[in-house]
Amino acid sequence: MSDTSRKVVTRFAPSPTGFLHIGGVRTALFNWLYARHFGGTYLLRIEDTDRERSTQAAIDAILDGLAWMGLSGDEPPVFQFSRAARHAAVAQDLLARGRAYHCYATPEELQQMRDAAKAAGRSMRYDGRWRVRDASEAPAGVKPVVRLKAPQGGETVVSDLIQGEVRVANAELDDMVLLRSDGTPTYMLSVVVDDHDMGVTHVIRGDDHLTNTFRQLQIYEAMGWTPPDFAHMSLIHGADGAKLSKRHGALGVEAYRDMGFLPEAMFNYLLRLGWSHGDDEIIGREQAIAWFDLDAVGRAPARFDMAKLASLNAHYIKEAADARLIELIAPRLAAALGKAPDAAALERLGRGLAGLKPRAQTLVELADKAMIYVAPRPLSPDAKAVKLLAAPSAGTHLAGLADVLAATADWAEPALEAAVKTYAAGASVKLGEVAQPLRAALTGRAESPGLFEVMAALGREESLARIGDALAPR
RNA sequence: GUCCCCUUCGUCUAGUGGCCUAGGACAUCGCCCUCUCACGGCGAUAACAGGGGUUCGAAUCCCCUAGGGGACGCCA
Repeated sequence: MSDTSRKVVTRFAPSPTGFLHIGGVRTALFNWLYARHFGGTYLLRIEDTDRERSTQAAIDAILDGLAWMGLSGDEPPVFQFSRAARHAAVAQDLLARGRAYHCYATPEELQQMRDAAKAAGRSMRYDGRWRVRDASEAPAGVKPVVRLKAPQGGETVVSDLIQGEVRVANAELDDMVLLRSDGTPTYMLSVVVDDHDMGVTHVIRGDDHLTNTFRQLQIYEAMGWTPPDFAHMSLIHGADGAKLSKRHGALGVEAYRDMGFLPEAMFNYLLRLGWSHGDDEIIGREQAIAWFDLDAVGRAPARFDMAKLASLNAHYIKEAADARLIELIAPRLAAALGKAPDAAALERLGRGLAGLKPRAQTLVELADKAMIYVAPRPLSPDAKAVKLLAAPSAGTHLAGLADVLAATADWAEPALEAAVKTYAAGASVKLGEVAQPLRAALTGRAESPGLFEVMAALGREESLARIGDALAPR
């Protein structure tokens, strides 16, 4: 389907009018993947021609977000606004060759056409009243726009790599504005000129651009340029099926990073949204590059599902290297402690991290659970732990365990387990009855990784001290 | 309203005429494991939007209806 004889060049072209949301990241991802799969180039273009709404903050957020996802462009980004002169020159060329014309219609006239179209049950179309009129008839004081002289009969066809062949009668399309009355180029013109000049071979973008494609094709035709292949991917919807809005997903990528998601989880999740490779679910970067192609991209819009993202994140947390995770949660730990954790605390965490990983779906949860290893003594038990420690037999058992454990020479899981179990048997109680108060004393919580694992990670001194703390009258 | 697109379990999807009494994953529920909470293992509930065709045979092809989405700017 795709013409792989030419080198593939894709691009991601966000407009910097807000944060980089999830749909944008997915578009970038598919462009990146397509280029990587075919050994091509993936470019970035910042569409900052709307001077009113474009901001540097948005540009930074987009670039940072892409970098976090590992989707930075292969070359420095092209800033569309800087190419305005070139865009205008193309419009002048079209004008000179009679493929475009000046239009002096006023906003009022346009509004009338809009109203008339609505009343007639049609979509708004400029009626082409200046297609043939001479500039000498122009009303005084009206600055003209430049419109493309679009074909009025026949139809325009897009052979979309995802949507298939989509056609529309040219009668449905009107003569689009190329240059505004102030001489600046419109989006429609800029995109075509930039994609052509940048050598883009595959335009992979959101579904919302599908109808723009017909008009853009007309510009390619008028310029005698070979259009790129197009692939329009369906948009992501919210959990309620409606357009993605804040509440369910339309957040900046940085918001997901702050919620404790790993970029590889995001990558895997977004990849599987609207694309599949049989029953495969866990797909890493290299595998994705090898497998990705547009023919497996679905046409139906997909809903954003935070729960699935979270489960993927849990998987990648389990797979992540300990050192990396500790580095990632370090800022959160410092915030919770009021200072960076000390060396001894980090050593305890290092020993206990393996037991924490399968218990966290996000880095936020991981950091919270890590507190059992880095929090300073005496611990501040949570409500459930307080209750366990207040149980009638808790003090007795803790005192007994303190003696038994202090006498345990080999501070390792098997020996600790044997010691505690022997104590429980001696006291004729179930293990759980002594384990829960012990857990509360050791971690300040009612839930934690396995007790003996925790004691081993904590170390003899810290463990006995924490039990002592719990025994001491407060 | 006009034009375009879409429609398999709650969600993401497999499926391209017979392999489908429709598979996987997430979520949900149950059981097992067990010192708690997780992880893990096993199992369960759960879908071809509806109606017509075509065909020996349809989730797969055609038509209609319904529902959903997108586009209709001198925004991008």
